[in-house]
Amino acid sequence: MSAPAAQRLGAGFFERSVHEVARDLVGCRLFYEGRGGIVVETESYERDDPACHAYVGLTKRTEVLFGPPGRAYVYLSYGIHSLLNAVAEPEGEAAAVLIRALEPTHGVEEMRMRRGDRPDADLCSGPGKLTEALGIGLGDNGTDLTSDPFCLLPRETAWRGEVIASPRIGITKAVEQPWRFSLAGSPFVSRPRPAQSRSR
DNA sequence: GCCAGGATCGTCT
DNA sequence: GACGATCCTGGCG
Repeated sequence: MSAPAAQRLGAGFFERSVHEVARDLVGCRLFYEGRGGIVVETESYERDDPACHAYVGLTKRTEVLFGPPGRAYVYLSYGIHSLLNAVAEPEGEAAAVLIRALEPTHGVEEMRMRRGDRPDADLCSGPGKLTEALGIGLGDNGTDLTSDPFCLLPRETAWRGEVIASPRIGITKAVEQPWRFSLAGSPFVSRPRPAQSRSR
């Protein structure tokens, strides 16, 4: 299993509609310090989207979102989990793609050390899980995704996958937008909770 | 197997 | 002072 040696994605990949970026990111390969795998699930958040952090405008927290495309926006969720986003659209637009799940291909043993001994399908099947497995933290906020320690590679030429769009998960606003993109049939996507019957 | 509840902290009001 | 783009555990059937 040789290390991937294809050409990395450049900032230009991210400088367009965040929804296209989110869709096209599925099937690409993401690595952090050599650990990583195939992206199988993403969600897109645009500036005029109540569920997007940038919706409230430019603050110290959201300044990375308003910055140049191709950067990492990492923030803490529920006080516990670091979530990884890729900033998209031209500078000043403020949109991002949440990386929700990976199919682990490299550094799997190290991921198990970080996450505990669990099935491969549970290592990176959620936004908080994959950052823990790869070792990504708040210190990576604002980092350029197109250079070390990150490495983003395009889909392999032989890659044939069907990307399906569905409503996003775990949010309370703009729930109906079909801006979650996942690889059809993949056992590595996060488990959507069955339709919430409870409010709050 | 399913569901309810708790953990924990940066950011904004 | 409240909330959140989550995950894990324990209790129950």
